[in-house]
Amino acid sequence: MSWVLHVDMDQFIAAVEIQRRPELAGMPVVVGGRGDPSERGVVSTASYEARQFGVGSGMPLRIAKRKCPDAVFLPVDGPAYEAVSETVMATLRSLSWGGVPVQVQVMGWDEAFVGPGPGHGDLGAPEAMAALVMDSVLAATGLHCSVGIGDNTLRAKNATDFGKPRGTYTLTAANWLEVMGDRPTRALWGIGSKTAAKLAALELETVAQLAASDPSVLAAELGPTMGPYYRGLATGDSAQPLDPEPYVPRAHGRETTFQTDLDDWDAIAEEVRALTVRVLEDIDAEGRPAARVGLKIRLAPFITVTRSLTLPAPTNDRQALSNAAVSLLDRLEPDQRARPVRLLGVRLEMTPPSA
DNA sequence: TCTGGGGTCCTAGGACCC
DNA sequence: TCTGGGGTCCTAGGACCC
Repeated sequence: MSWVLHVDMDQFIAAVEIQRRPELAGMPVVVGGRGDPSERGVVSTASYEARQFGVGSGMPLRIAKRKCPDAVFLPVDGPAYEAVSETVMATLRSLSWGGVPVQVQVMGWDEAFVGPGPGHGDLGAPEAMAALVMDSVLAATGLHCSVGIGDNTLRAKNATDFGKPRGTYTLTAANWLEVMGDRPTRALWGIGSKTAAKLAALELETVAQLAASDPSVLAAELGPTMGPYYRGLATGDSAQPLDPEPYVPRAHGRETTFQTDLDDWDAIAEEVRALTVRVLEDIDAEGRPAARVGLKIRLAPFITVTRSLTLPAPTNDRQALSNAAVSLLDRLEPDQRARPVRLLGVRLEMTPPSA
């Protein structure tokens, strides 16, 4: 058996905030948006105390305030979480497993896969390794994490939730269906609400039902690639190997939700230019020019439209990129231009790094 | 109830080429 | 007049994740 660990920080963003404001310990804390629950914005992370009131990630701040009026609301402070995240990942990379340096695949600010590098089989003792991970992260950051243990990345990832908080859980081919079989397909990593609804229409409600379903039916209904892939998620077999390659971003983007919808198209064009300049700062830091420009527009009450174009030649010229982004506004349908704008986003796709 | 901001990958149709 | 088969690129949109 070849083991992989999935490491996930407990209530990461809330934990970082509580750490620098110890008086908040034990209180319901909600981090999201600009920290003002009367504004448009959603919850990034709620502390465990706040979750007891039904507050969770992705929930509008207004609703969170209604569910938990006494919660402390804090603004999102990305750079602070980034700094702690780097300490966590550096700590993981410093570890050895059975005398062999581990490889780490970073999956976001607060989670990562940890495993042996290619060419190493079973390094054994995954429970002891998980304990070492939790102790090391706690010593380096003062923060707690949970660890999922699996015989592949998919099973390790799904195992983590059962270990939370501050614990571990193991999922392998041997206990996968026993543990996951009765859960809804939505519980699988990679199946969201839309796909779960499509599966339910085929009378596939649980992981066990999906795992036992006919791949040819899934291929016909959900696509030749995705259909069988979803079935593999349910059996626990559709796992990607741990990829330790450094993350290379393909694109950067910025978006803004307006507190009050915008209907002045000159002002909208100015916002697009401003967003383009902010994205340009990010891609200049990468050192690769932009090859494509994309625009995302959320119209009130709630539809999202995208437009994009490929540039004649890659560039990082501010004027050219701003003009290209603004030109995408002209591609909207007349009835779309008649509606107020709630969100604008600009995305620049970069040329691949030269080898 | 009313929905952030940062990303990734897949699909489908049309244009175009040989 | 009717029109194969293979391929690439572009665009818009959908779905998902943290």
